[in-house]
Amino acid sequence: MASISKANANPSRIRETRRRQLVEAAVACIAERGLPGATLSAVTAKAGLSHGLANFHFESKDALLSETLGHLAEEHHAEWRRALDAAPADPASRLAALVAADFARSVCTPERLAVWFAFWGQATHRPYYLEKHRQYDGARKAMLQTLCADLAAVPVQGARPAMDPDRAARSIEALVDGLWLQLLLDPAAIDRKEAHACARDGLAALFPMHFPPAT
Amino acid sequence: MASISKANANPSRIRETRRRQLVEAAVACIAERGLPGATLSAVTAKAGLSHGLANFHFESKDALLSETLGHLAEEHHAEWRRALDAAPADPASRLAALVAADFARSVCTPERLAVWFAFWGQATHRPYYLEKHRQYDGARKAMLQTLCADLAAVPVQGARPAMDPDRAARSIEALVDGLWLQLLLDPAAIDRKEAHACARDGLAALFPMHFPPAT
Amino acid sequence: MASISKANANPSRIRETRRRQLVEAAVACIAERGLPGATLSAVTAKAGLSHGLANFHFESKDALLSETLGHLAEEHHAEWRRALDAAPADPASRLAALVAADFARSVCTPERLAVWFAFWGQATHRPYYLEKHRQYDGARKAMLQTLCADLAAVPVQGARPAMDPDRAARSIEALVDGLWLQLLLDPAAIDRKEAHACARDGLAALFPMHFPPAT
Amino acid sequence: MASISKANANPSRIRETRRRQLVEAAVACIAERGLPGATLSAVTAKAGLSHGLANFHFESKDALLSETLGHLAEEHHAEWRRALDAAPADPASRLAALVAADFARSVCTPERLAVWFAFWGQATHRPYYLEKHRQYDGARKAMLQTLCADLAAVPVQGARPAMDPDRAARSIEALVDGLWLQLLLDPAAIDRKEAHACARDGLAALFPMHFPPAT
DNA sequence: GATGAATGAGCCTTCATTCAT
DNA sequence: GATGAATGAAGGCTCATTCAT
Repeated sequence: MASISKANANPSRIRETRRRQLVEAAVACIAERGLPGATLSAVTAKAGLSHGLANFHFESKDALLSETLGHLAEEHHAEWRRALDAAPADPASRLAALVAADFARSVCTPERLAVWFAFWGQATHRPYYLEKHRQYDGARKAMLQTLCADLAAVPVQGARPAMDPDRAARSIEALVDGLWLQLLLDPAAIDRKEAHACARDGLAALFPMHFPPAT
Repeated sequence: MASISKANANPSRIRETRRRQLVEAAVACIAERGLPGATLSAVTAKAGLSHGLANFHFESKDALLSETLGHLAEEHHAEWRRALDAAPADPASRLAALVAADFARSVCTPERLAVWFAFWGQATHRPYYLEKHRQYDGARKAMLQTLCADLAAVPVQGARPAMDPDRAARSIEALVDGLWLQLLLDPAAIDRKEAHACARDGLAALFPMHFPPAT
Repeated sequence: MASISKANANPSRIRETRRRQLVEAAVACIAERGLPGATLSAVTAKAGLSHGLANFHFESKDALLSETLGHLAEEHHAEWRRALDAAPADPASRLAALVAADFARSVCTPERLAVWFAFWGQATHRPYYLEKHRQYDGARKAMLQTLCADLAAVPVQGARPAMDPDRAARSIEALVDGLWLQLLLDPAAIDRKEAHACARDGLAALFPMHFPPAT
Repeated sequence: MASISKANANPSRIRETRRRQLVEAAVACIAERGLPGATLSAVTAKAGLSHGLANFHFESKDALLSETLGHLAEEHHAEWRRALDAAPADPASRLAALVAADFARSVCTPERLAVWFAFWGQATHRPYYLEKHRQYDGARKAMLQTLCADLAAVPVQGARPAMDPDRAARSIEALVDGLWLQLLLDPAAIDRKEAHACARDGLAALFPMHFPPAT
């Protein structure tokens, strides 16, 4: 096939190219038909490749799915690191940037949401899903905690004592994930912008002295 | 089996008994082995019934799963209605009771959480999951909005304007669902009580004039 | 299918009937197409059953093959026990009967020979083949040793000392197996009768005082 | 790989070198994992060559296996011809040498036994296995018959008439093959030396006047 | 009502073979 | 010559569903 030949341009990269193709096809399939619908046939067909190739480039279906989850996690991770790097140095701005990244156009798509929740719905029964998840999520959670602690450390006159930083971090994460779930289950009722606004309001509620009252 | 014969006492109720048995076995199977692991064989085996019975009492596997989701939703619905009925009449107390119901021992079990997220992970691809979900969730969301509106309507001197009630309702729901996700994915890091405390703190942050500062 | 309904005559025996059918079909397939040709499809087709039934009645293909080998071994075992029971009490007659059983029409068929050697050719790599084989073969070998020892114990004037009984037993077994191999590989050059005669001559050579010179 | 490049020294011989490498790797694979385990990947991997090479140097897998069997047969053939050439001229010595060759260290290894029986177990279904086998075995059988006839022709006073030479030849071959089977299936119970002793005893029993009573 | 045997579609995986580079 | 990516046909197995008893 012509499209395949093109990929051959750099022979030493074929393997990586194919793995990437398959992972992306897997994302599309899971989003479209759910985890059970992401059969090897469906994935390879979507990638425009032959059935047997999946097992040639991946040890097993599980390996493909695991890499798919990893790919998603890595994208997400890169996104919020980038956002953090671009943000002003003050904790409030950084926290806002971190949360904004979760609702960035590149991360918060219906497709990706569907895949995240598909994996989470199975995570309990797939140790390596959990592992992959924790590995990436741990870093983000730690960052969240650091930022919340920084914010809480700033003395603000007349303010009632801020929430425990760890609990605040947890709440922010929960809020974001819960909004993702709403975006997944009822996209007619809420869109990405509204979800982000909601999250920002939540931040403002948690740290009223550091965030201006929302819109 | 003797236990089955006993159920025959009232012939007209056998069907209901069996359906209930199967639904509960389905919950257990999904929690234990995930949605894909909840095969008809696994479910009937767990229910102590014969292989063919599932299709005898349910039109199809999908019908069984749909009823299983309905069963869960109904239990949840009953729980928060009961909590609401038992709560004092003021909006703040009622809101607190509504949230508390989500973390009640009978609702917020590892088993049920696993099942909820298993369904949600598939919801996009199963119209009738979504339907069932919305049907029950809509009522709760409406109640949440009403209570938030009631709270927001109470004029409090010196307070900065409260969040938009609908957005507040949304945030509360998101917070709860997000905490559920954390309970599911990292039960070692957070337990039911801590999750509930988190949710209560969130309420306090959203409506600082109506809820005392948390612990 | 009518042929299947007939088997249903006694419901409680269906499972055994099917297993037997499948095992016998497996024997036929292995004989006809070799161990690799004995696919589940081929076996079930030969048995006139549907593909899925094999896995319903046997845990796995390996379980079916293992039972097939066991079936063969059991038949063989029954044959020589019967022959032994029917033989006169003197060791020579019993030994002759034991050897004759190996060339009995019911045991020494081209089909069965093919299956035996198919299994032996794989035995090294299938621990349970070896186990099954040894389990049954051990009994026969012990009997062979006993009879050889009995014969060697009979003092015969002027005879040169008989071969060590264990070695004699081993030689007899080897002779029989080797003749089986010839029957398998070159049926045009040797038939069952000639093979048996050969074995009898071997016996006579090993124990010249107890067996009359052959034809 | 360097080791491969070296083989390039004489370009015209590369093909032969590769074929030999592959055949020897096939022997090792069959011995180690059985005929079904001797996949082209396994063989090329064991030979340290690239996946595609097998089909490059052999028309098909069957061609490789056929050549593998031929290789084994040729080695065996060479061994007994050599043994015969080195033996004294009298029939008894030559017969003993012929049999000894079957238990020579270079021929009678666990690896080779496994391969022989792997092929024999499949021979019925692979015409060209049988052909290859008969082609080489025929020569040996003829030699065996000649030697037995020579021995039988020697008049020995007082001896009971020797066995029919052809039948004796057949018995010797059967004895050897049967001992090989025992070496294959129960190496713990019998070793090469004991098997050879057994065969020598068998010879002595068949031709008591020409062979001294065994150890 | 209940049982479990039976069916067949479909999934993951393996593998001989082909072929572009 | 050599490489390893690509293909597609099976193979073993699972499972929802049907159905005779």
